[in-house]
Amino acid sequence: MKEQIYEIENLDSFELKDIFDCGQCFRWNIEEDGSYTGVFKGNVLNVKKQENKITFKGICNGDIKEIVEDYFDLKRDYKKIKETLSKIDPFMEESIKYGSGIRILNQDLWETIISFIISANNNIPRIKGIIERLSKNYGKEIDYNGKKYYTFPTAEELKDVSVEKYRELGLGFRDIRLYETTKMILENKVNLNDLRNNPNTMEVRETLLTLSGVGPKVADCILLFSDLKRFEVFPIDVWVRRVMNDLYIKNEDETKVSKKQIEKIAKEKFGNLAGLAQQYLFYWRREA
DNA sequence: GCGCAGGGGGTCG
DNA sequence: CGACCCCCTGCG
Repeated sequence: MKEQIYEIENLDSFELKDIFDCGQCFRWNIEEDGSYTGVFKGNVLNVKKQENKITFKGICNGDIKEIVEDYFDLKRDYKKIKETLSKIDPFMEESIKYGSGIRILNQDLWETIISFIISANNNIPRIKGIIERLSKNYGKEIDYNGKKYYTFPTAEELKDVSVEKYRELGLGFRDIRLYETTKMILENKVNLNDLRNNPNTMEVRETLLTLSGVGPKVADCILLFSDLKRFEVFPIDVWVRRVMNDLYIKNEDETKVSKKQIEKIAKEKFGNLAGLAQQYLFYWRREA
């Protein structure tokens, strides 16, 4: 396949570091020139930002402009969303200032499910390593600029992979979860397109929870970070618990703060933009 | 430098 | 509510 290039100038709310380091994705890596290269939905893409110009180039299985607009959520008005959230309180305003270039990617649902199952009780360098090995072993190879890249394996491509093999790749105790979830999806016990077409987020969440290795936190991450794009969910991990307690709850022992309590505040304050608010707060608290 | 604890984007039983 | 695999990090 041939390389395609697409350029955009003066795009609001788009900073590479914010997008790729805010914790939503695992397959983007920084290059020496400050650009990032990643593999998604069968594409290999490099993104570079200089001044007010963003350059996308790579090997795409379609029109690069359409692929980029979809994946990077370019048709959503983040400026307006940020204005709305900033008015809620000074904390939100500050966190948004910090992560003002965040965009929530439209990641492939299947890949997001598997990636966040792997993320459980794990750290980011190791998660990335596992996903790379998984892709290298079972994905399709794509050559680009003299380097080899590997697509994230489809459920079909993982069909005959054994639990032992997953263990060899370093999955640890998540081996069986990956095996079982892949099986459930292949057997259509959970139909991914049905999830996409179901507007009832709580129903979709319930279905996701039936998958092995998917609990409340992972389910919410899938809802928010995949192409399901449900912005009303509020994934709660240690960092979010920390920042919510610091700002709004002020319990002496943050581990004693209940999820229910956090969810209630999130819903009251942020409503159907809770997921976005979570990202700004999470990124701000973890990095700043 | 190297060896060794500590702990990590939770989930499951 | 404790165990869970691996490995990454930090400290001695």
